[in-house]
Amino acid sequence: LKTPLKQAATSQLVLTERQPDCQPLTTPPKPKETPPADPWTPTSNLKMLISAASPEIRSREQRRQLSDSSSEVLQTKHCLQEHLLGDEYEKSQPSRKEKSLGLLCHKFLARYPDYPSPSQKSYICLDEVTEELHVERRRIYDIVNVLESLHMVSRLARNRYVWHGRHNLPQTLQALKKVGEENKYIQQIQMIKKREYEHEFDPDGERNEEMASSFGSSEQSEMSFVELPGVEFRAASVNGRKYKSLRVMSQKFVMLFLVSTPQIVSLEVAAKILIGEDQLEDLDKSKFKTKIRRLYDIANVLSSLKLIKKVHVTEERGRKPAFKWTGPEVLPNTQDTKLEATSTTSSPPISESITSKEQCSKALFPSKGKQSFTRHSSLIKLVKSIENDRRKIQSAPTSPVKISASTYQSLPVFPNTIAQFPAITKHQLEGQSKTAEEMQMKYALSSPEPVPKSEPSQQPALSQPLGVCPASHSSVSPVILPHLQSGVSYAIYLHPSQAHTVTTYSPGFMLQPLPCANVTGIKSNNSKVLNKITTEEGDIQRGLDEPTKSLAAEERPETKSETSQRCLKRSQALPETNLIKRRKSDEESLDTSLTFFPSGYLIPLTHCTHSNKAECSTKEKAGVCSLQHTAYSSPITGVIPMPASELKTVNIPAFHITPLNIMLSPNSIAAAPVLSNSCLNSSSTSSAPNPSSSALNFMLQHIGLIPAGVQIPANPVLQHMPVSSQSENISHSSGSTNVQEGKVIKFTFYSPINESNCLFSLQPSAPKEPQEPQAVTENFFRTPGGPNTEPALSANSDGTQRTSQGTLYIPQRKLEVSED
DNA sequence: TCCTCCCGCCAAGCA
DNA sequence: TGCTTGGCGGGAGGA
Repeated sequence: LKTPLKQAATSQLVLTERQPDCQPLTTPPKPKETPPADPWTPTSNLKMLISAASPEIRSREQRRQLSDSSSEVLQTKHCLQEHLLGDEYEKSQPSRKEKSLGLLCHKFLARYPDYPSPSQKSYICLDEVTEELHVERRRIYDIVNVLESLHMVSRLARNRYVWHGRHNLPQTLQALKKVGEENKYIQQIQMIKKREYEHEFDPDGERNEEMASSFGSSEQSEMSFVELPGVEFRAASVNGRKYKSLRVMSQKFVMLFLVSTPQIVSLEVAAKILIGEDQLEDLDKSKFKTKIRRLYDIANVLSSLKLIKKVHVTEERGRKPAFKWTGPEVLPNTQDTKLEATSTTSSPPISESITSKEQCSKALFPSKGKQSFTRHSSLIKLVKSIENDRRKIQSAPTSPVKISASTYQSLPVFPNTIAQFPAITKHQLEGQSKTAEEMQMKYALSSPEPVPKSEPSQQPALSQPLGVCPASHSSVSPVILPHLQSGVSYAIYLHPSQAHTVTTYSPGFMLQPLPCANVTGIKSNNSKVLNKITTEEGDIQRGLDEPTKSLAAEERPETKSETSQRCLKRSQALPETNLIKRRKSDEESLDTSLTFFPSGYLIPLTHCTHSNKAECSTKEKAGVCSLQHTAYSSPITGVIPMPASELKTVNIPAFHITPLNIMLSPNSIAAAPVLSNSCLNSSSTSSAPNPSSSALNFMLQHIGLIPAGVQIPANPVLQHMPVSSQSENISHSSGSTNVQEGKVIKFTFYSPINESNCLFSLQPSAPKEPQEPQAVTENFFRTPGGPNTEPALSANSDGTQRTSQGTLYIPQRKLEVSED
């Protein structure tokens, strides 16, 4: 055995095969498939060294090995090498590329039809595959794991899988997109890019330590696996490792594409998100590197599936490897697709008649393992608890009710930590992450906000109720999250290791992890936050029975206010040194606004739709913590003095808006390439009938509060109108162009948007510094007069402020995408 | 030099 | 206890 030598010619052939311009790749010719004669042995390295040291020895060794291997190859029906000598033999050796996972995946996929007949299942025997493809078993696992994440295969038994093909792919992608949207990956990407940008001003790394201490390691909390009904997940090890599984990584990676616009994701960003918190990048580079390695593995398989394609994104900070989604477009969540895939899959389809909780559970946890039973049991227990609490709250008056901390003490679901908030705060400030995270969870559970009025016949896209996942009381704490929009509900299971982390998410809820680090600016917030937690909880519960009217949203007035102030301060003209410092300071505060995302075991319960109460058992419904239509006079919204603005009319205060996330840096804008087509279209002309709506949607989509395909009219009645999310938003940018293959494309965002309803109109809520809104506008938005033109602020009729020009300009950004 | 990712060790856990 | 599964990171090929 010798070191595999370069095979330029064959490699090129293989490369050609791997880039077939979407032509189906055929199995490589047999000569190129010739495997190494021998498996690597423990002495192979020594042989390699000897071989490398002396060409003569190498040549002799080659011949000898060739002879030796020939017999084995013959035994294994691979005898080509037997007739090869010297260079020929060298050429026969597969190059590194020929052994790539992507090519191997091609071979693997070539064995099975894309759309197998549902009547006859295709089974995958790993032994056979490894033998026929002449690869290590380990490599097959890599492929199978990624395919499993897409539900193209499912594990049947030991050493045995079922091939589903692409039947499940549409449903899987839709589910992943939905989860990705709910996870606010767009925001995460924005945040990461913003930090990258700001890191240029703070290269000393000190900030990272602070962030790391603030967030701690929450990689585990990031892990979840999205299942489809009928496609069982039977990993060999159903605990522990599952949460770090390549499957989960693969799913999240795909999610990033599905929620991004354009659908290009750089490896770096993906790795950071997969790690959990990007602040760890510099502290643990090995972890980052490992993540990158895995992403390459995943990307290779996804590329073989023609779901993604490698490109390079060139930004100011350099050229980065990235991948572009080339798979099927995933339409906005619609209910009509939820069972489409399963109806054709070879796996047991979920009958729509299966709607009871028990049936859901059976379908989701068919295995006999302890885990399944435990989860099921705790699921019931949890929803019972929530149901009890919900019943209590529903019996209360419908007006906003301030729920005291003692209320929580009576909830078995919520340990008494609510009542211990002062202590928690103290611990939090002392860096006691566990307690802090517990409180984060509480806060996450208590952040609903109202939709004042909405069409009952409609199902607002924003009204996806929140599931509550306090996991500290049991090993696994499941909750069903109904999703009206798609009719797909999810059960989230918290892994025991995640119990201490903030894990809950709902589209309308911006979870606000309360930092445990000694961040100065946060201290003053905590008490207020705690107050708000206690007052908002009732809103969560009260909205249980009116989820379709709910607008999942959250407001954090204090944070918003302070953030706004910081934003304003930051935008003021300052000496550069001060600016940098301020950036650091701002970042701390911004970090505290970072959204955390769901963890655990996320399972869509497609057949348990929220709208069908008869089908969903009461207990299940109890697990739904939806939102309440809190009046504006609620103590929550009252925290921030808001003018009778248009924003208020459309319930903007319901959202926790962190405009800094979007506006602070040009990079963040580039990081949020979802330049809403509706926004840009309508805003590009002054005759747009409702620029406020456009701007509002633009911002809401940017911050992930609404999906890209949803629009909210800025009229008092909150509605949503799904629009195509597949519009090429880039093309709406001036001077932009769609990404083309094989070229370096530049597209520039210099997009005017009308500001009349823009989010920073909220800034006047900072009464102490009335002059600052001006600075904000100046800093983050450019008027047509030029980057330094100072727009004059004027009051709208509704009390909000806007620039005199009425038009905002996003700072110009460049993003180049090239494909290799 | 950096990117890419193959390779196989070895631990977890299943049968 | 052997085998399956898969996390993980060293390190080599390639650009």
